[in-house]
Amino acid sequence: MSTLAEPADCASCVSNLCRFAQTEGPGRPGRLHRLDRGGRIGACSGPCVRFWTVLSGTAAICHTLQDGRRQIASIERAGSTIGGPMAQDTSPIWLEALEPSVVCEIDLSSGFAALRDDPAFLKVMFGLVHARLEATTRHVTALGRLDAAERVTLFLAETAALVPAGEPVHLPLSREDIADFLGLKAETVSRVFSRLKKDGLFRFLSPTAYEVPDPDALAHRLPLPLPRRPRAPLAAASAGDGSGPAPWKGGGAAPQGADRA
Amino acid sequence: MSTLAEPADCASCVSNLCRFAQTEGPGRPGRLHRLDRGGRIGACSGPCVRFWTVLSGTAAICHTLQDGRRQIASIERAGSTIGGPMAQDTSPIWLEALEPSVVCEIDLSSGFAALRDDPAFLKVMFGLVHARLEATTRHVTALGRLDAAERVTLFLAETAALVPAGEPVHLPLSREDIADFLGLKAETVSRVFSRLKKDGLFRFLSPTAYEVPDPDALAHRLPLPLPRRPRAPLAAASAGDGSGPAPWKGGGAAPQGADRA
DNA sequence: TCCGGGGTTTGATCTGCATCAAAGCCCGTG
DNA sequence: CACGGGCTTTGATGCAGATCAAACCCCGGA
Repeated sequence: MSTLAEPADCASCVSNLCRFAQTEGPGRPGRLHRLDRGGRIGACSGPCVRFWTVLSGTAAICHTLQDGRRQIASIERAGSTIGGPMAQDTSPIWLEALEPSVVCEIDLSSGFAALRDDPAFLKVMFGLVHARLEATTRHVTALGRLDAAERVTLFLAETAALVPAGEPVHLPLSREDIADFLGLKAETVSRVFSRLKKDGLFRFLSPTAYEVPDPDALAHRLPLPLPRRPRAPLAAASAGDGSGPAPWKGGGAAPQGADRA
Repeated sequence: MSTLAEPADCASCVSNLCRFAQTEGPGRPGRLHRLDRGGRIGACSGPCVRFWTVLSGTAAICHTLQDGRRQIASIERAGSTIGGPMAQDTSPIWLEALEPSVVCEIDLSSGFAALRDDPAFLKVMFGLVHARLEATTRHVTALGRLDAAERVTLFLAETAALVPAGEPVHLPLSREDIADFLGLKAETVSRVFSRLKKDGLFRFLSPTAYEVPDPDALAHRLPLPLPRRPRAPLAAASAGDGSGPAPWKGGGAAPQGADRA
């Protein structure tokens, strides 16, 4: 377990999952990947029984076409766990580091049969996949119906919502990464940035950091309401043993809704 | 249970889920909604513990912005079950019938505490949400990186893949519905249809039915590989009690991958 | 049979974003 | 300090798809 406890505040995120992985243990369940920018973890072949947690840095779930067009399906920041689309080898999907990152891979492919029927584990997995589905569904709407300025504004607003209000926001993505996430081109992203800067919605401290001078004005411009708490720490993943309101959002794994009445 | 067994070949799809809903029963767990075209089932308020199964017809998970722009996140055909994005009241999401449809709503909000820890039930739910996530992720790539012709071609090919090869394909969506799904406008969809017809990729029997003269030529044009079996019947949802390969794709609920390997 | 309305097709035009291209900026290296 | 490469910004131009508009088709009703 000591190999997992690297960045202190992330350790708890994984530890809940690792506890399941350790109920019986031939070897250590977690394996660390240290990735430079652009480093990848591919999908596994065959029936895949793994998941990954981003311990530090920022990664993206990427998808490419034969001709090289790239689409980023989602952006994974420290603390987020992936056990979804990559769990198949049928499509050209991988996890790619957008800045130097550490990813913990947990392999359950052998010797963990007990997990298959562990309700607490299943609840955690359900919660993770469900949260990802909600985010991806929002993203579909953004890509299908918002213009470039709206997409970029929403992206910057959502990113800013991850840090305490007023604090400068670190943007670890290149313009091209942002473009690939938003279904645009890097030049367009840059142009929209300039426009938004001129409008005073964002103040750029550098190409990779900005502030939101007036959060209310920003919220007023958004075509879509911001989700409550886009990425709550899945802290008490196994603590709540059955007192949560929603049956299949088991004990605290429900990634949102905790702070709505 | 008799109220659920409406279209024969769909009954088995629901029945697996209904079995869980019936482990203890104050009232009947399933309630039928008969929807005309355009009819809606809204998201529920408060912590929502329901899911819906499309028994017949075609429905869509819809999302709108204040100004009326509509985006269809996914298209739900007979046999498909939704327990995901609508399970929150925070966003303007609803299920809308695209043609006259019957939807079975299963409410677990009270008296079904046992399900919360039922591994078989959790596995089914995980499988459903996971399958939806994979489809939605594919859709993100389509919306972000494919042009109009590619999106329409992919859509028609995926729809055709749902019926036996060679059979005429019924298209229960209006041009506008298709456009709202693909992030386009109805006129553009119509234009692309005309082009594809001229190219001989599809033969239109009517505005709502077509054939694929040469499936190989079609597959050759697709920018994205078709998923294996986009919508396998989740038949033996609880039969396989622990022999499946993947722990969290419990007994047969894994909606794809069964026919690989 | 005529009429009316919703969906579809097609045409003409406009525009937002991609594309191509050239500077500018930043930062690490010799 | 000069150099070089990658990223970013900005400009000029082109095109795919939106928009506006008209005609058409299919059906049901009077």
